[in-house]
Parts: sequence; C-alpha cells; structure tokens
Amino acid sequence: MAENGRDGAAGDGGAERAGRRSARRPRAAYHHGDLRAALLAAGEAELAESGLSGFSLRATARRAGVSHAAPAHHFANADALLAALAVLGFERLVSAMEAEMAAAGAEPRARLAAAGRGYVAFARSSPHLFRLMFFGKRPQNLPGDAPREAPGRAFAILRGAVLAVQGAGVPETEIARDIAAAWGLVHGLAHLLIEEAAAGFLRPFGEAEREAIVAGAIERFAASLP
Amino acid sequence: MAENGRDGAAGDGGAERAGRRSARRPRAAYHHGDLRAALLAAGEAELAESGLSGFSLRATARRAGVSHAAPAHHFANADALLAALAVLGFERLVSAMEAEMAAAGAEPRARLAAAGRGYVAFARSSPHLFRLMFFGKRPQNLPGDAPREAPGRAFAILRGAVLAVQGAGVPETEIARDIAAAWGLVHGLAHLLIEEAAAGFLRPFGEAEREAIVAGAIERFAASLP
DNA sequence: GATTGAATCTTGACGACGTCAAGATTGCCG
DNA sequence: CGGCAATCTTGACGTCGTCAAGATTCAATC
Repeated sequence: MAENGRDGAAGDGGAERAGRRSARRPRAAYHHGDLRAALLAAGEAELAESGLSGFSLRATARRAGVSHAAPAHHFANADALLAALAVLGFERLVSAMEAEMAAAGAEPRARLAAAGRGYVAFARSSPHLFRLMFFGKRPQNLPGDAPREAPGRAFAILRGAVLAVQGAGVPETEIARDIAAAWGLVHGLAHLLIEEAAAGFLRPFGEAEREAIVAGAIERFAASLP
Repeated sequence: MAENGRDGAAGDGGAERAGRRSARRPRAAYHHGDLRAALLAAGEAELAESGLSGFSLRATARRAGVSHAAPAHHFANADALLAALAVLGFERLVSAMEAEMAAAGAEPRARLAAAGRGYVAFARSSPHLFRLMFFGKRPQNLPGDAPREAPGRAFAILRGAVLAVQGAGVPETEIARDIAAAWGLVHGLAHLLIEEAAAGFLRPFGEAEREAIVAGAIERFAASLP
C-alpha cells in the first residue's frame, strides 16, 4: 500500500519498485495490487487530517498514488468508501470493548464498566472514525448489509453486559431503559471527550483526572443498576 | 422574495411587496430587506432536507431567491452560515431546557430530570440542527465569540441543575464526574434517538414507550445522585 | 429634493470536486 | 500464445465555493 504519501506531499512516494519502464511513469505499476486496502488506509488518513467535511475522494486517490477515477473500480462512490471505513471503525470499537472486558474478569458489573471504558477509549483513539460512524451520511443504497449491521455487534455487547448484571425476571421496558441509559452514557461521554467545544468544563482537569472522572461516572452507573 | 421553490417550507412569508417593476424579474426587489434572516431560514430548511453533507450554499441562495453570490455579503463563507445556524440551535436548546424546567417546579431532582428531557426533546424536534451543533466543523476563524460560547449556556444550565441536587461540600472531581455523567447521558440518549442506525433496539417500541424509556433513564439518574 | 457614497445584489470567472465514458495497460485463463 | 476481463488513466461534464467587477438601491448629506 505504498506508505500513503504524507512525507513528500505529492504522495506516491511508492518507490518500492524502481520504475521499470522508463522515467515517464514514476509510479511503479499499472496494477496496484491491493488498491482497495490502500484506499481505505489513505481515506482514513485523509479523514484524520481533513475531517469529514474536508474529505475528498480525489485527495484520497492522490494520496494512494492513483488517478482520480481509480477508486470507482473498488467503491461505487465516495459514500461507499466512507461506509467501508465506518464498518472498519465498528470492528475496532468491538475489539476495544472486548479487550477491556477480557481484562476485567468475570464479575458482571466490572465487565459492564469495562465495556463502557472500551467504548470511550476507542472514541478517544480514533475520533475521526467515531464521528464518521455516528454522523456520516447513512449509507442508503449500498450493496451488502455490513454498513447497516455494523453497529449491531457493539450494541449486542453492551446489551449482554447489562443483561448479565440485571439477571432474569426484569420487565422488557426496564431492560430497554437500562440499555438505553448505558449506551447513552458511554456514547455521550465519548462524544463529550472528543469534541473540544463540548469539553469546555473538563479543560481544567488533567489527562489522568479526566480518565478518573469518566471511569467514575461509568462505574457509578454500573453500581446503580438494581 | 418569490416563495423560494418549495412554497410550503421556508417560512419568512416575505411576499409582502408585490413585484413592482415588470415581468422581467419575478423577484420583488433588488434589495431584499432582511436577506440574512431569509438565508438562515432557507439554510435550515436545506439542512433538514439534504443533511449536513448535502448542504449547499448555492442551493440555499436559490431557495432564498437570490443569486449564488449574494450570501457573501452576510456570511463570510458557507461555514459562517452554518455556524450561525448552530448558534441558533443552541439558543433553542436552552429554551427547550428552560421550558421543561419551568414546568417542573422547584424540587432539584425534578428540575434536573426536566433539563435532561428538554435536551432530548430539542434533539428530536430539530435533529438536523443537533447534528450540526455537535458535528459540524468547528468554526475556527469566525468573528465574534458567539460560536465558541454558544454551548456554554446549555452546559451551565445542566451544571446548575446538578449542583442544586448535590448541595455544598462535594469534592470538585465528584462534581465534574456527575456533570459529565448527566451531560453524557442526555446527550447520548438524544443522539441514540435521532440516529436510525443507533436506534435499532428501540425499533420494536412505540413512540410513547420510547418516551417513557428515556424519561425513566433520566429520572433514575437524577435519583441516583447522592 | 437632488447627489453622492456605501451597502446590497448580479454576473461571470476560476479551480476543485464527484462521477461518467472511453481508451490504455495488465493479469489470467483457455 | 491469444483474447478477455479486470484494472487504471485520461478527458469531460455539471455542481460547488469563492473572488472580482459591474449594476442597482438605500441613506445621509447638502
């Protein structure tokens, strides 16, 4: 995937294989090899640098060292590329939650709190993906169900963690209420932390203190469940 | 102002002056009167119809019945118009919170829950503005402090409501923790409700049940404060 | 009340963007 | 080895945001 540009601006930088033909084409090969993956990597880098509103398919192609129309053979349109990135983000979100839970042992409340911490940790580590996942245009007419089903796994984890705490015999609306509260809390906290405008009142606190504040809020919720 | 396209929508209702000159220009006047307000109304309508990613300054101008370059005299650029809309949204958010609180009486916990309900109610009534306010590009170089300070009032209300419940003598980090939890909960719930992808598990419930679930989550939080 | 300067709006242009169509290049399968 | 499909490039079109220059109107001054 040719070290998606950056260093030399003009991108390409892909001198991994010396130009074979002549000096006409600094680019290595006509066929890229795995342009789809390269475009995803370049797209994520673009997203991190320029944000969702400044995202450009042409710039992504440029960064990947291909022409502006090359992406069309791998993604139907720009939204399809972004949707694929969002799916990738949800996979990482699930990984982050599972990683924290695995380290949290077996106690249900500890596992629920860990899931929440993982959720927030992901948002802080990849704010550009987080924003894309929850604010990007809804992928409407894309092939496959992945874009629509991607959030489901993360919710399922959170739901399972809540159910494990509640035990059996809880009315359906109460379950929904507590799942909504759990998701709302961690999602809101995550958003609060990555948006500067929203994080105003957390400014005075240092990094460690914020961590403790967020973890405390989540643990207090887990403890408050009946 | 020629009933911007859609006749129904744009409000403004500015057909006050019949076209005076000739049939050449269906538009009434060269000078609009209050184009700034008309652009804000048209921009909000565009936002509601096309979403943030589909927003277009030219389409907004078209809807307002002016040329594509007319907005430049009232907003430095497209982001400035969106920033003004975001400020407008924060004002409405504050109004929604205050309205609920005013109807909630004097009991601190009831007032806190009311503030949260108002927050969610605003998001549901104006999802396009909500998304803009919290996901739009951060207005960087805009004149005036309004865009940066707009979220402050809403946070101040929530903060005040939390403080009123806690009473005096609570450590600073605990205060921050509970404010973060309150904001995170209501913000996350609001987001949960307006994003279809996220609201999957709430689908089976009807409108009234959702209302109860959200209100229940908020009230349980208010009741859980020490 | 006419004149003049400033504010407002229009027209036209430019570069960047997303997307489509057609041609060039390459890998692969027979 | 030949041909076909996949891949990538080039070129074009319409739309977008923004700038510059001209047209029109308002308002303040004389």
